[in-house]
Amino acid sequence: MTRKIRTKPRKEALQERSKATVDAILKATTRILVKDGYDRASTNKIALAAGVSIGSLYQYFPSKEALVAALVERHMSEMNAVIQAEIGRLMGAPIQETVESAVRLMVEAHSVDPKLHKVLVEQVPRIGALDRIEGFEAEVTALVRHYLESKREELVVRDLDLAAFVVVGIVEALTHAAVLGRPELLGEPFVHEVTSVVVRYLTGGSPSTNPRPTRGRKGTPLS
Amino acid sequence: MTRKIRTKPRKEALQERSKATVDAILKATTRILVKDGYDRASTNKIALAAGVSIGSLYQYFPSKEALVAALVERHMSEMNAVIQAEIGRLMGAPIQETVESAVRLMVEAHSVDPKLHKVLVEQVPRIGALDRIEGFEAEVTALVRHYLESKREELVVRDLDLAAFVVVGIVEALTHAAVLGRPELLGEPFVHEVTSVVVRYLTGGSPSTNPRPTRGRKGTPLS
DNA sequence: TCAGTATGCGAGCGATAGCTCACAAATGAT
DNA sequence: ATCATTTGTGAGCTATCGCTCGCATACTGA
Repeated sequence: MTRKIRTKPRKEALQERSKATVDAILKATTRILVKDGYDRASTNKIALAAGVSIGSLYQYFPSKEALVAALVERHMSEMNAVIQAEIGRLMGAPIQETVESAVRLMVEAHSVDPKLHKVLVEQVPRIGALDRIEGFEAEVTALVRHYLESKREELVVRDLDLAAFVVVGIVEALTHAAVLGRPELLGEPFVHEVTSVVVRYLTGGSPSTNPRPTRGRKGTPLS
Repeated sequence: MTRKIRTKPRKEALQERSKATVDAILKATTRILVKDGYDRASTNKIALAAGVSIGSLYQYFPSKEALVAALVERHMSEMNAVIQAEIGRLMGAPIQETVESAVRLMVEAHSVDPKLHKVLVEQVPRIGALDRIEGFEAEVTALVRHYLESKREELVVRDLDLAAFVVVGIVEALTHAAVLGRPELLGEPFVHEVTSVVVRYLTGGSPSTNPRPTRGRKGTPLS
């Protein structure tokens, strides 16, 4: 079922029409992956769906793993782009506002292609690309850690490393769970709720944080 | 990669020595699953590792999926046992203490067999057994929802469904991330930190919640 | 002792997976 | 028009998978 792993694509350069081929392959991979999951997504099926031959597929992606890794790469870049576009603006504002914007940003980033995101996270085995994801998380955590440092005096939390871990974990997990499992939960009430969790944790519950009442909803996260 | 799915084991009853066989198979499945992941864990390999023939394996488990499903079932039961054993005692105490105990309980439950837990969560495709997990989460959320209701007057959160979702999500995710990715983080400081997150969120930051200072640690969650 | 049943075995079947390679078509430079 | 290079093709190889089935062996009660 699983083969040897090559490391280099048979052809590196992409010129002219070949870009279209590569794009078709990646699009088809997304479709099949979302529809069938990693296991049942065979390279033959993907090539067929892309309207190219398997030969072509293997000219650009040396293995099934590499193919999926490329998808992961691309998807992470898109999420990253959403975040990097705004991140600079946030740092100056009061904590409450900064956190709120950051949460909103996270929700947006996760909403880029939720279905693909879901398969990628849930089904893709430990291919090398997983390191990419963990590296990304590490970067975000470091960034948060830095921010906390700069606001140290306004915070009641003492261990900033632990706090960064906790904050990133909370936002990631809740966003993730909501986007993937209960998309109807998303929206401003959700953003405010998560914001209030984080702000109260960091500041010990500043009085200005009293949340607007939110409408009734059912709650059941995934994992 | 994937075959038809049968529904009934070829033999139902387990008597005497056959229990040992079943046990060996499940133990081997755990080992191989942890070592190789779901894809590369072939039934032949598992039978070999268990020291039994594939024939025997298929006498007790009608398919690979059923085999893994049985593992999931068993693992969930063990986690459940840990929780059920203590859950009754918690409800009476003040919020702070109840939450703290619950968090500790969650950590313990996740520590039953972390490596197996990791594969099961990360790698096992949507086999029927996944419903089991989601059902479990739903139960827990309902329980929390109920508890929140009973403490309604002491809380500042208004939407209890949303709050239950948030609380369960937070505890699950942080415990999960810590157990799987940064086990060295676990311990009393971690429990206190998570507790304080939850309590401040629910109560708006009661003054008694000021945490003991925790020692320096690095923080980087997984997903 | 010996039939009858529960348990265990493993060669091998059909299916399908990932992937290769010899070749053909398209493209671009001259 | 010619040729070199890039790009595309798909029949088919090998490996391995999940799983079956006819048979051997161990155990049980009479």
